[in-house]
Amino acid sequence: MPLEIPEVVIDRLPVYTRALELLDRQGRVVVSSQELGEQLGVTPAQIRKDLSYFGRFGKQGRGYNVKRLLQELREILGLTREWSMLLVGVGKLGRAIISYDGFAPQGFRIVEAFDTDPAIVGTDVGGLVVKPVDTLPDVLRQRKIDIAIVAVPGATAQRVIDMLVANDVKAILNYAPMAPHVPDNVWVKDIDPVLALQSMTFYIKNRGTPAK
Amino acid sequence: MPLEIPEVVIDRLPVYTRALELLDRQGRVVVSSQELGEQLGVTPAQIRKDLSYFGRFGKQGRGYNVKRLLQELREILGLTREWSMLLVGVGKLGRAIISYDGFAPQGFRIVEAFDTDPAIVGTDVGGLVVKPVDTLPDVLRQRKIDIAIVAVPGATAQRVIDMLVANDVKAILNYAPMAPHVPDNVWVKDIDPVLALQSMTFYIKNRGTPAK
DNA sequence: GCTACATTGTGCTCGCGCGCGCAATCACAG
DNA sequence: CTGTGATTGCGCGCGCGAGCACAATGTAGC
Repeated sequence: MPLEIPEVVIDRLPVYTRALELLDRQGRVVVSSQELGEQLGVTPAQIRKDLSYFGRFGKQGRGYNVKRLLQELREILGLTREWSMLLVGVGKLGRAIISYDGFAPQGFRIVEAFDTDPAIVGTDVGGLVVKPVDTLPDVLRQRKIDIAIVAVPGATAQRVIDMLVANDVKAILNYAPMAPHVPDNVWVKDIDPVLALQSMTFYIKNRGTPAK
Repeated sequence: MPLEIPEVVIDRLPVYTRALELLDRQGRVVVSSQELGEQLGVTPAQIRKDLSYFGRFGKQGRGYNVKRLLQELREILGLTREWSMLLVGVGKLGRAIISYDGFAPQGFRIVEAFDTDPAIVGTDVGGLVVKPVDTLPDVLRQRKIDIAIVAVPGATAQRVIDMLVANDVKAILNYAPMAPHVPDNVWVKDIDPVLALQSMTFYIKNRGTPAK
């Protein structure tokens, strides 16, 4: 890996990966940056530049071998292994996350679930027995967890996040509607449909052309 | 509204709004860009710059009146009215979206739900009678819908989106794992936890400090 | 009313990421 | 084996957004 790679570049690699998976399933053998760009709404130059951070995967005059590039990107992103996750918050949102069938095919597995509500703790949700949040440190010490998913109300989310950080969790997928505070060596990605809606309303209200 | 406002700025306004709501609930009357920035992990200069696109809401030496700024931002974003949405795709994900209790408090209401599955069409889900997708054009003609939510499998999502666009939907919240193609005058926001996870794994794998 | 202090609003600079443009390189035809 | 056409990899310039720094301005204390 050369020097510093911009975060925006990393964020685009999974998008490329997904498009390549589709092409591969369709039986396509090679694809040009041109065509890939059209499918994704990205300029071909951008794709080539992004890929050039990691190596030279294409062939002049031909394009990229789909299977080859897909495999390379999988290795770069670390998608060749399984990732184990735990979930905190087994309310309606948490249950939806557990039963979401988009994670498993990509190697993301939820292996533990936690909640504070005594009525929920001990019950079976999607094959997982919900444990009390107090036992979170113990579990984190016992088994290897790569990523934590936070699906608790906004008011209690920071407390949960502090607890996760204190127990050496380094990656958090946050569904709580708040702005998490974490140290520099912890990665957080927020999933927040309400924020997305609230910025769209601005554009609907002031009917203009979006800045695409 | 002055000239062109960067999209990133618009995307930050809802974040400010949320923080102000919290402060208001806590009874705070004024807040400085300094303090607001600390709570959100943003520089004070950024906040002041962002707000300056829309007017002068602060007072030197004091800061911003919480209620006043909150109201201003609500008007700018269009959050003073109700927004009606329809949902396409009433599978597990769609049901979770219908029962998600984060939309209503912010004025976003799902008023119609559609699916293709004959086993689902006609049933009641969270107070909504699921209608067949074929009737989507009719419904869009009859009642005013501001935003469409897409929660169908990736393979069929583009067809649904084309249908929405053909019937004058101008804003789409897309949960399908794909890259939508829409004309320039339609706004799309993607909600995609898998993409978020797949970029996090890169950083976990190459343990370094995130580019914060 | 005057002074000391705090905080805004903004002109300006810096850095970064995007995309252009082209040379390098490969496939393939004849 | 040479010529043609296509596409990559990348150096470079441009534009835009982020943050600095300071003048402008309001507050509060005496």
